[in-house]
Amino acid sequence: MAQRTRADALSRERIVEAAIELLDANGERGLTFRTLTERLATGPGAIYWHVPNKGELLAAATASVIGDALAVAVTGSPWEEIHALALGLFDAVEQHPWLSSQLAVQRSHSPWGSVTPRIFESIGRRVSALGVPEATWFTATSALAHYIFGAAGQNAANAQVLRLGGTDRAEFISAAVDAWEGLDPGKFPFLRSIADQVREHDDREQFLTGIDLILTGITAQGRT
Amino acid sequence: MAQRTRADALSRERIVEAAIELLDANGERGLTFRTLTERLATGPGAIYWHVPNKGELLAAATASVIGDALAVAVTGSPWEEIHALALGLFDAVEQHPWLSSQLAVQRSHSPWGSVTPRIFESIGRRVSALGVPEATWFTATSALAHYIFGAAGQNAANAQVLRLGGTDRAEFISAAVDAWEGLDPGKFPFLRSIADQVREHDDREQFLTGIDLILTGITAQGRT
DNA sequence: ACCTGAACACCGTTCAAGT
DNA sequence: ACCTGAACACCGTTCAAGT
Repeated sequence: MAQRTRADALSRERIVEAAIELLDANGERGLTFRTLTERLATGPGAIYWHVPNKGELLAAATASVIGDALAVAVTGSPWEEIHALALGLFDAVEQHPWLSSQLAVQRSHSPWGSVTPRIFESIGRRVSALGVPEATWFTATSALAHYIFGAAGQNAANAQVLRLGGTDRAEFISAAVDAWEGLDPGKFPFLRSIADQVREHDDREQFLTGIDLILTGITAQGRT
Repeated sequence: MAQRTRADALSRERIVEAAIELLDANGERGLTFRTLTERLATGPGAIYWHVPNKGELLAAATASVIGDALAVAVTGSPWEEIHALALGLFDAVEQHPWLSSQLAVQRSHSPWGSVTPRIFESIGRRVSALGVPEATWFTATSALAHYIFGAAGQNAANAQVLRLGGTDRAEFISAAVDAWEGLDPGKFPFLRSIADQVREHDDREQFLTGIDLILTGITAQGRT
């Protein structure tokens, strides 16, 4: 076949874009070099000319989505801006559930690669604006970042199962809680005691309450 | 070859144990059915008779290691017990860095599978003993659990790179911080401002300070 | 410089056959 | 019931060849 014309020429960006679409549509397993070459109407060699390997492709997809989430303009008090940034990340991971495991994998290959520093920078700037002592900035920002990663990961996990499983949220939570209640009551008394709270909670609201818990701790500790 | 004698008979436990050893020694990529059959001196069919597939094997390995970490006896005030449990999980993930991505993957397949409930139960019991209103238990426990997952994941990522890369911690951190300082100073002012704190921090101590931040928030909020 | 597509090595999984 | 080992489908990656 002849070479591509300018209009449909391959580029790193077009490849990353197609990869994100495949990941969104079918999860992690949806992205293979077969599905990717099919969608881009090309061969594996063409992709390898633009991207060194699959790991880098996944890293680029992750960086792209996280970058977009952090790029939204936020204005308000530092506390409000932290809310907005955290919620942006939370929503991004919910819309792209493959981020859940991908963030872990990316970090395990290069922990201080591109994603972690960008999140630290965005959150940390607002932490420093809270008026707490400079000596606490790093630890405070770490705590927020870790919480955001952890909570977003759990939420993405839920979203992934809901998306691929076809059940709705209420059903899904009911089934999980019912499963606990079937567990040995002697072994899981706490889970049973919070069953009603789990049934009634709102994920985003709870996520923000967690942020507030940490911010309260940060500002309280800063005043000691 | 004849069937195995009783002494070296295969079992789900022996297979899981071997899998953990391979994962510890060579990371996620170190566990394949080839390496596993070789180590157990058997064929793939034998393993499939005891374990339904690789995903279940990884889930069992994860549950085993997390279960051990939560099984240690802890005594003290609720606050101290939360410290001990959190640190136990933190150390387990550091010793088995493959847990970092595995926890994310496991959760994304069945979010309320076996790991999350067990952690919730262990942490939650101590939260309920803190004397805060019952209505806050679920959110408080969630916040702690998410933070622990996130922080342990980051630490495992660091450990993985250190283990496979052969560099030592000081070198590794120096390189990361130097990389930031090479970044556009206009874009990463916060990272530059905390560079010294990063160089001097202790991972475990910082982790516990983060726990304290959240516990402070929990108890402060409980009193409102 | 950019792309094609056959080929390779490797992986998870299956299954007919053995004891 | 428990295990063997060849075979299969699939995947990431390479590379000689084309334009």
